[in-house]
Amino acid sequence: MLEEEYTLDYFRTQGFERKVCKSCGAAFWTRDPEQELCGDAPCVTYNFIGNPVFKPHTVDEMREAFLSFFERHGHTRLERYPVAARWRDDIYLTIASIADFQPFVTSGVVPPPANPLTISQPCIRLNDLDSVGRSGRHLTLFEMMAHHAFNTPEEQIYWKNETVSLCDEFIASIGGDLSRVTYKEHPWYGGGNAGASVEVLIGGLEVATLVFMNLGRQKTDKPPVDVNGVPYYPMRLNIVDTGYGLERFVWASKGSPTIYDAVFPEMVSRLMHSAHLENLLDNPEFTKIMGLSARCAGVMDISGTNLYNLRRKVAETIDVPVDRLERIVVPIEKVYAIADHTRCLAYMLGDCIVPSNVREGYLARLVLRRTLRMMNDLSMDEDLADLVEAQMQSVGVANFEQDVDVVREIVENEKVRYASTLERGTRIVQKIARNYKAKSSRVPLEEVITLYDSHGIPPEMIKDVAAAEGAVVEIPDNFYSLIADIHSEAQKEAEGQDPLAPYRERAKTLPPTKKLYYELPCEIEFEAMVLDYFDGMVVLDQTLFYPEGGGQPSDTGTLVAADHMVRVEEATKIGEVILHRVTGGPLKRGDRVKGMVDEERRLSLMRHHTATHVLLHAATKVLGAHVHQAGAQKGSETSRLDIRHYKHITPEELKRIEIEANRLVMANSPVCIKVEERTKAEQKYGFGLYQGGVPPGREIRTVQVGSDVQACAGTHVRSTGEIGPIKILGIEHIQDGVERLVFAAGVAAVRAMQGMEDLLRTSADVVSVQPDNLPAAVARFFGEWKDQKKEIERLQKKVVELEMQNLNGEMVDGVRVVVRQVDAAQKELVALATSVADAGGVALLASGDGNVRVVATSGNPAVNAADIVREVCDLLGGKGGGKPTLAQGAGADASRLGQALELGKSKILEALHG
RNA sequence: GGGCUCGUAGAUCAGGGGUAGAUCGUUGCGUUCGCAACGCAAAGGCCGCGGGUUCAAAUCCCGCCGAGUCCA
Repeated sequence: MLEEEYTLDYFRTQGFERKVCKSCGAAFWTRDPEQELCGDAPCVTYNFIGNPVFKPHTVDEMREAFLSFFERHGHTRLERYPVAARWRDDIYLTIASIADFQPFVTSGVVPPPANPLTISQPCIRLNDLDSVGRSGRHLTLFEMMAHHAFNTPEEQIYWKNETVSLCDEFIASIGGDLSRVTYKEHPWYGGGNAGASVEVLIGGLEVATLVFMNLGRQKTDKPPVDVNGVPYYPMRLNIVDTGYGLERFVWASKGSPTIYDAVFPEMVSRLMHSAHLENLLDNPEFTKIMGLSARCAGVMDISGTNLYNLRRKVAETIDVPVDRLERIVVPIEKVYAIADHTRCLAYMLGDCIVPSNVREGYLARLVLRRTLRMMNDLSMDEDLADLVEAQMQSVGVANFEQDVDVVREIVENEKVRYASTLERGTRIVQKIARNYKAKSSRVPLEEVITLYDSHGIPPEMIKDVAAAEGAVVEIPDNFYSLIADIHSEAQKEAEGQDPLAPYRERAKTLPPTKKLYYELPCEIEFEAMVLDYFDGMVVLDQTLFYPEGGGQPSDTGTLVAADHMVRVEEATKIGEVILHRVTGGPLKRGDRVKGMVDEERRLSLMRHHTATHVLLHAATKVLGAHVHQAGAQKGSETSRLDIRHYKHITPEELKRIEIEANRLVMANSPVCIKVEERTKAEQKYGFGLYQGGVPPGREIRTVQVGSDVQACAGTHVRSTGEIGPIKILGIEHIQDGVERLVFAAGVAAVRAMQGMEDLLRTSADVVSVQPDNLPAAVARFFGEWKDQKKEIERLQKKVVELEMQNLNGEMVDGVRVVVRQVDAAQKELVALATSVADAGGVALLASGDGNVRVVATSGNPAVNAADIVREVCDLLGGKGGGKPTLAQGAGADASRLGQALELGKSKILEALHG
């Protein structure tokens, strides 16, 4: 990017000089004529540790200092957004303050909620999870303090000069020495956008980044700019995107060894005590080590093998052996990580994320389990729920949507769950370890991968448990990247095809279809003109047919032209154009048609759609604030609603939800539909709006049912009373943290109840009792059935005993040989024959009612029962086989039974004499 | 959304085409003043459900249901 992008009037008039770093070659601006290095790692090490560069501030003080500073300078203060990015469908967690305004504000579709604005946005980034606690500076959750300005050609707020000037002034306002501040040039690109940017450095620490986002990959009529060999085009919107790391400011204001000491002083000391490390806090050697470690970590990336290098470097500097250093440092690093993770969890759970094995829920579980592991490593006598609650209290419970009690319950649940996973894991590992030990080979990597991938057992634990069993496990250093490789290979397929692709071009040329289904939701007939017809697709100037969307299926019906009628199978939306897929002949452009929507179906869909909103609201009321829609599919007979919840819904809860939903129906509240400006609606109703996904556009359609408001494009009844009864038909557990309610509304609900009644009645008829007595009767029958089964078994045993006495057979060379027809079940034949073989004899038994069943046993090594059975069955036109001691088979030809037994007998004798 | 693993006695699991097993727990008996421990014995199984292959399926194949887990 060009130098002139950074040559600001502000820099020139304020006595800055542009320099090039002697070490890395990067360009930077400074007021210090002596400065030769860019001020950033790795060229400069942290020099604020033990030597603060700002007046001391706590987290709350620093945040307030920032926000009120920018308020005083004409910015509107905004409340933070949730850490779960529910207004985005491309990311799970809020990763930057600008993420709050993507994609619609930054693309210019929607005006910003205020301009300019200031906010302190909690952000979660899990990319450097391994470094948290170790590097002294990494956090999973940090607050990005920011001021944003959105400039358009019509409205210029401010741009680079003012931004840098504000930054200077803010730093001065908290006691920073401006002569020590460096602005390092740093072209920025990411997420399809790019622009000039400066990193703000002080004391060797990067505390803020000021980005001037004015380029995009989207082609515009202006000439492109080359960024790293990729063309970017100037955008209409020029965005000031700043990010000030709240925690880093606090750290630099305190000069503590690590960021954790500065941000979580109480939590760190609490954890140190419970890990029995409290004596370290007053130990000067320890403080020196940690400060040094953070300083060294500041100049290097410590992921992977670099960690060892860091340890070596620190150990050398203070002159202690590496292993002694590790013994001191590793537990502290875990304490720091726990301090960080618990705050991250407080925000995740407090903002209503439900732990799960998918999506953001998985990320919450990941952090939670990591924390539990580290607590366990330190043998801490603290409860995770207490720690998370303490973090929520310290942030302020009013800042969270979720109840503290629910958060505690979720944490407890997860604890129990993880404990049982580990317990199960231990058993599996023990078993495998014993197997391989018995074979005196080491446990192969393949097994370790399965254990981790399929059972969630961490490799460290596999090693420990196996070692306790005396087995050796080989785990390579790059274990996790190996796993990643396996997964990336499986990833390749997918990429669903767009079935509408062939129609997109043509649809683009057509005018928007007028959506009568919104204007006249209760009409079923309309007149329209055919604008286009191709490949069985009709486009009209206006339509009542609702196109599939938002989980509501398309309407069906008919179109009547002057001379013929076609059937509308499906309507779909491409942009603002609605396509009707028809069968029954072509229509001509310009035809006037009369359309009729299938009324029953449409009405039922409308009832089910409004019922979905009602049910969601009822579920939230019964189960808690975290209940969000995870998906929904409406149908005309049954519909389903998937909700996020952290445990199974009990039958009692289900009944309460059902009753609550029907109460809302009976209240007969009007359903209010409005089109509102997105930003205003978000501010007014919160992000709970986006239950069914995030619709695009400047304006959104809001549907209010009682006190529940959602962004929704579907068709609804006019008031809840029109829904009729709502009946929950069943509950399914889709995945961890997601429960599916299957339900029916209106006539369909009545039909469903009638269906259940039929089921009950016909079942009761089968056992000839009143439906009331059905449970007792079934229990009795099942009990009796089991008793009788046992009785039969006992009697069969008796029969065998009796038959046994008739099985004398004949003695051949001291071996008893029994060849006989015994008409009994297979099982008895086996029992009888076995009794002969157990005494060293040979038996061949066959039963001849209908299909012939053959059993042979041999207690004599000379006779192979399987061979006998095979030959006998062959003669009978069947097959058979088994073990040398016991074989079974069958044949269809009962008339040859006698002959077959003769053959068998001669074979046995042959074998015995052989 | 994709991948993988697992469903057998109340619990934990073995068996992996040919008679359903072990350990713990339960019950009874013995030993004991009584308990624990021990000894002996017994009860307890739609081998998750439904199809298919086979002379024969707990076992192999397909589908479903349920549990767990890794990744995006």
